[in-house]
Amino acid sequence: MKLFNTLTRQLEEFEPWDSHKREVKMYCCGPTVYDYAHIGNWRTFVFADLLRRFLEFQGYVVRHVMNITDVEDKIIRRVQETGLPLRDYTARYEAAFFEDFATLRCLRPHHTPRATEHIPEIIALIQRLMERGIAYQAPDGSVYFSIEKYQAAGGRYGQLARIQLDHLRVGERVRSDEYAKETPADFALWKARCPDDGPVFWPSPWGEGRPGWHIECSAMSMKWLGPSFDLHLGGEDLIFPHHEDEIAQSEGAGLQPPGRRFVKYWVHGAFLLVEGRKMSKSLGNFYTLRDLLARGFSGREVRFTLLSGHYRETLNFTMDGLHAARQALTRLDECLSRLREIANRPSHEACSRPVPPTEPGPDLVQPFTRAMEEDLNISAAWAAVFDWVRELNRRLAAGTMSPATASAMLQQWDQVDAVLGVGERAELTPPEEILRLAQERQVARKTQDFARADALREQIRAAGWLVEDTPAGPRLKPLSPSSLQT
RNA sequence: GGCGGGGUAGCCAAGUGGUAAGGCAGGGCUCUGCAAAAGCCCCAUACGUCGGUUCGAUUCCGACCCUCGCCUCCA
Repeated sequence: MKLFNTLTRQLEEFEPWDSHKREVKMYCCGPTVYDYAHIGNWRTFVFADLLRRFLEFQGYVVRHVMNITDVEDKIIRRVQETGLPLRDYTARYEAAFFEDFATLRCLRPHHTPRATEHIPEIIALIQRLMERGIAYQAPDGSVYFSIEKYQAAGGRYGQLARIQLDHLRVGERVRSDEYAKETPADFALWKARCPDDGPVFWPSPWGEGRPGWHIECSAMSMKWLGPSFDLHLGGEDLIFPHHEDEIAQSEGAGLQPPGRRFVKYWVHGAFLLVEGRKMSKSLGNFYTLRDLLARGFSGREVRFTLLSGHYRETLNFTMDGLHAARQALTRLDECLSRLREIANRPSHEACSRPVPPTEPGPDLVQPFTRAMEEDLNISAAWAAVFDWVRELNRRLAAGTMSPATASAMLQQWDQVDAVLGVGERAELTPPEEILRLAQERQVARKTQDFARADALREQIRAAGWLVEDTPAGPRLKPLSPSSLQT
């Protein structure tokens, strides 16, 4: 498959370092657990999930690692405000994160290491950088990464973000501790303990303090995937400085085998807009997943919406889009549901017209795969899905679908849905009472008592079920299917 | 100021040097006693503006306009 590598700014044929083993080592920058994740965060995680699933679909064995940032400025501030112990505070949002993760049908990464549980690895990495002379302890007690020394040692700072240091606009507000750095662009590896940190600190060879932001990802990714791995994912905003600094630290430590970079492919997801504007609390378009669930949308509808555009393009996330997602999924569900009905029926009853049981159905897997191989062209992939649905609907309407074909079609869907992860509506069996009412309604219809039939339909509707009369008899469907599932 | 995305039908969103996927909405029809959150069909002389290259450009080049983002915590 082809992937756009931020490092080379080109579409490249994806091939893992150890291509003969079909093994892919993938790291995705995870959440900072200081609050509920918002829909913009979720776009990145759903994108990472899509890539992982597609790699697995292609036969790779993926080792997926996602860090949990559970120590960081915002968290410390909240800990100070609430008076809760650090772990108690972060545990709550970490749990919420994984709940939401599951609601969006994201496959759980194989490892989800926490920063606070890797302090020894972080210290060891900083120590290594100190030994190599590219980190220094400043008068303020903090340890910084020296970009100058790194470059003198052959490091190429700016290779990912394609920036030149002298072109950086220095922020107007410079915090007091920043004066301690040798060069403004140097970044903290270890932050010396300060009063604002309260109880959040660890001992280290450089005194009490806490890790800098970027170092945890270097330490944890290299611990769980080795010093050189295949894929590193994240939101586009992380390109600079986070990922740039991660490369500097990781390659600065020089643990990679000769000829190997820290990461082979850097892949970044674009931001999203909400209702055409940048998401912000003041505009009232800031949503967490929970906000959307409270509005009656399901996880699969949100997932579908987040997967409605290419990962490198800005996506406009809207309420209209969620409604469109609901309709599109209903269309898909209807088709799959009919296929299942046919597949479970004896062959001689299924077709209103004789049809060879081996009559091949339209192909979904191949056009889907072709689309996804092109840098995850999800829009083209959906087009393949809905072209397939239309063709199946034609055949279903014409009564030329054999049980064998229906089964084969469902198998194709299962393969494709292993990547898309939208599943299908749960087939619920109506309760006895509803079945009885439906039965009564049929009797009323037979006797032309349509007033009674309509009254019964209303009664069924009030109980939460919809009756659809089809040539094959009435079908019962739960009303607002989205509220019955996530 | 530096760097990078975008501007395609009412909305969302693919794509191609030879006259535009898909989804939603809309319209028509079918089925139905009536319905349906059911099915089918239709739905962009044209892809920000102006030039250029070309037999031919939405697709390549240039300029311009608009818009979003990163450069500071950030998915």
